[in-house]
Amino acid sequence: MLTEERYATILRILEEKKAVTVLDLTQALGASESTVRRDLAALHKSGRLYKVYGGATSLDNSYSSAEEDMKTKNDLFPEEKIAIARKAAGLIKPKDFVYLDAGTTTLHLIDFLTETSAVFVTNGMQHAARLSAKGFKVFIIGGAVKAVTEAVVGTEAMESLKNYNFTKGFFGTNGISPKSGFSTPDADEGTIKSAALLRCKEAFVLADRSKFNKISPITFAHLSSATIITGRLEDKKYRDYTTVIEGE
Amino acid sequence: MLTEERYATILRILEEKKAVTVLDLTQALGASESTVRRDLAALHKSGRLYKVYGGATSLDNSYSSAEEDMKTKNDLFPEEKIAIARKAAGLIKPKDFVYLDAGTTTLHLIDFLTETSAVFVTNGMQHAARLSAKGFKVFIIGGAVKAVTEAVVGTEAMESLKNYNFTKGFFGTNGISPKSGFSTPDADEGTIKSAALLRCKEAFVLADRSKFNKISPITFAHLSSATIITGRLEDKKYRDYTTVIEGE
DNA sequence: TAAAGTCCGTCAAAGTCAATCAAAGACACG
DNA sequence: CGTGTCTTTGATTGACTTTGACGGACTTTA
Repeated sequence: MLTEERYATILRILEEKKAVTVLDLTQALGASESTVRRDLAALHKSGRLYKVYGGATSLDNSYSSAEEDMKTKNDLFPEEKIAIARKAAGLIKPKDFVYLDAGTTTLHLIDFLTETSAVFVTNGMQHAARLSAKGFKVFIIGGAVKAVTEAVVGTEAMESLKNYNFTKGFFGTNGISPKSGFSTPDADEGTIKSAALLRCKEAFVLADRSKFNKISPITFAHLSSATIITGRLEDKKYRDYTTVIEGE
Repeated sequence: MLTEERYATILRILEEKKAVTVLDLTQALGASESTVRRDLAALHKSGRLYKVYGGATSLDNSYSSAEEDMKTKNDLFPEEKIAIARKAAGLIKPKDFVYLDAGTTTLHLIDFLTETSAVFVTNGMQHAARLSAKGFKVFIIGGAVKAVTEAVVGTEAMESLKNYNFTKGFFGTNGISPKSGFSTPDADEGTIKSAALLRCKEAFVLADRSKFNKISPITFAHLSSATIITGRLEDKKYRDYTTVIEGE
């Protein structure tokens, strides 16, 4: 089999399956492991696939590595997060102009969107990419990109926000407490959350049970300034401070 | 068997199978290895097939069926694009403040970056994600996200640009011609390119051979306003209009 | 942390290449 | 018909490229 034929076969398989192991390829090509590795190295070098540990992936999952990073975070209460995201997605109506905060819970929200006439603004790069892929009109906030979360923060981001007046905003949080309100560990992200929240007619904070009665270093809003969406509210006292929507 | 008959047979087989080995052809033609090699060399020289190690492949590399814009573009001159990207990456020095235009060639550039003290600004979401993953300090331009290319465009993007003064800028292009300069098919992207280029102390346009003597609808810069980085310059006249850097 | 799996460099063997050369055929000319 | 010239062909050669195996280093997983 010619080298070019092997290349073509590898790319064809990748196009179909998006990812493939070296072992699979040795069998599909009838070539040795060495040869497959060399092929992958060549195709990687010429930019036609991504080489990853154990095999290769197609080019179009350019966010895959970052998503993996975030998925680890996802493990905490996945079912609850999903339920919350679904509930929140249901709140979005036609013609809404929606701010979507970076974070895993709000990322899930996108999967449940059906309303296509809404317009989105976000500071999450993955959020923007996914919304765009789903056909929504989406704007991204400009500014510095934070490495781990791929959220946009900083003074430029603050400037960008000034131009918008949102009908609804959806936010993640790390801590909720009566005294400290909604809080987050990162000062930059906190500043953005705070500024964005002020520009929303209605603001919603998405939080699973693990977030209640926790305090993170930076408070970005008082409890009264946003409606909480959660799975099942264990500590009823929060109803005294703000509206709470419970998922199924 | 006549020479022309052999040529015809080889081309017919190739059309059908897309790739063939020398050995196969010696049997199909009843000719010696030497003759087959000579035939392939002649057909290669006259541009009717590609000679590869071990045999030959047909010209229409329709191995990969019709794909998205980005991917088909990628296939055109992958090796040259890589060489150009490597060359361009080498130009980035410590402390540079770099604008990186959205597009496939500039995306490849990221793979060759070694200088970690440089700071980047980009309007490509994939670019931002990848730069961030590699540990660079990166800012993304705010604005509307274009679905297909995942580039950020629009008036907000223009506003964002006003704050920056770049030491170097790297741009893609769709057409290069003496009269129409650098041109692109999309008006929004053209506007951004144009605005970003004006804010660069040094501007570089990355272009493979297929871009020369082509004109796209929207001109975003004159030839004199940027240095061209290409693989091998076929049309020497461009040296009269601006600086040209050739890759290996 | 140990075991399994994966990666990459090195090496020898197999395969492939281009150059060279002599033989065979084509063809014109005397 | 024989001769010389030119072209095409197939064999041979040494140089080069690709391949698969192996071992040590590294990474992932349990």
